[in-house]
Amino acid sequence: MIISTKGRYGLRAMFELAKAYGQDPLSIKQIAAMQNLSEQYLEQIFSKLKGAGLVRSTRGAGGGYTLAETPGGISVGQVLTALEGELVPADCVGDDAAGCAKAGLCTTHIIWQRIYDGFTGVVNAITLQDMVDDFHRLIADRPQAKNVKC
Amino acid sequence: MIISTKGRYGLRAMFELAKAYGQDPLSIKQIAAMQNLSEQYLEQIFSKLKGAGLVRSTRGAGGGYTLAETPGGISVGQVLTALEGELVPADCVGDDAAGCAKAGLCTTHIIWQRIYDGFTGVVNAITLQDMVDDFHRLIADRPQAKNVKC
DNA sequence: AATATATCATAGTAATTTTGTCAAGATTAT
DNA sequence: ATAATCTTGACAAAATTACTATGATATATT
Ligand code: FES
Ligand code: FES
Repeated sequence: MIISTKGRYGLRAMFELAKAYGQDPLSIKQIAAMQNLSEQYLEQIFSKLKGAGLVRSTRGAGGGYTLAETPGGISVGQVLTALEGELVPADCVGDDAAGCAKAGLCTTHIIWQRIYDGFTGVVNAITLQDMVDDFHRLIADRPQAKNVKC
Repeated sequence: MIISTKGRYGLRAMFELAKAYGQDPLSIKQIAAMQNLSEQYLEQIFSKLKGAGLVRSTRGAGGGYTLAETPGGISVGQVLTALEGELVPADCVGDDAAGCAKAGLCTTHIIWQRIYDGFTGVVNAITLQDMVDDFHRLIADRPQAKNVKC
């Protein structure tokens, strides 16, 4: 599996925040209950999301987390990268590609580059707003699954 | 890193086989020397490649491995899938997606599906022949790197 | 001031996966 | 025969994953 639980759970959590955008903050306890996740594991996830500047936190009673930008301003790629690190097929592509022999010397470089470009192209093109729109268009009238596997 | 050493080393090994297509088989010892890899680890890799039907083996002295098809008939995706398993972002897409709540019930399903489609679209479109062509076009005149990091 | 509600920070840990190594056997060309 | 080569299975160190646990700090409410 390419995306670990951190990325998958984190994306589900960010989806809840996107649905609640403009309203009061959501606490970890609320999100954990909504998405059936461990509270303490979610804390670790939100620590990374906050470090990446994707969420804002409010401490104390009635506090919680809100999106740092509009749902349309946050891409799935930003969320996954914050939680998984750079989504590279090999260390030879991406921002910190040190010591790579590069294209012209290493024949597989062009492969990793194309995979990376395709991947980032997809995940950067989808925003949290797109997820919310899909939700309203397709799902609102049906019962939602409680115990999802993703 | 999305692709582990098995997939990365295996692709480099298959690239050597593609360059030698139509000639005598290449032994593991030769491939290991050419790509600077461990012979015993390569044996495991070729065991999987053979199980997937991508290479043919010849035992005994002078034996080794050859591609089971033309370089143009084997895609990078086939090689990586044979070595890494299905390249799925989450268990909810791909051939053995059991117990998934599916789109319409789980909002993130469409995300995993799009990532999967994008990924497979890229890796299935590139064949070993493309790699060989790139090699001849771009690299043949330059010195090749000995110790690559991919 | 006291209390309940939250985030924040760090440490520990069991299970799994990765990344190999090692050794013994089977097959075939010469 | 013999050397070369694939084949198979066991083993293991290291890294990663997927959590759990604990305590500290900040804030709203009473
Ligand atoms: S060394 Fe960077 S792609 Fe091979
Ligand atoms: S349960 Fe399959 S995508 Fe969520």
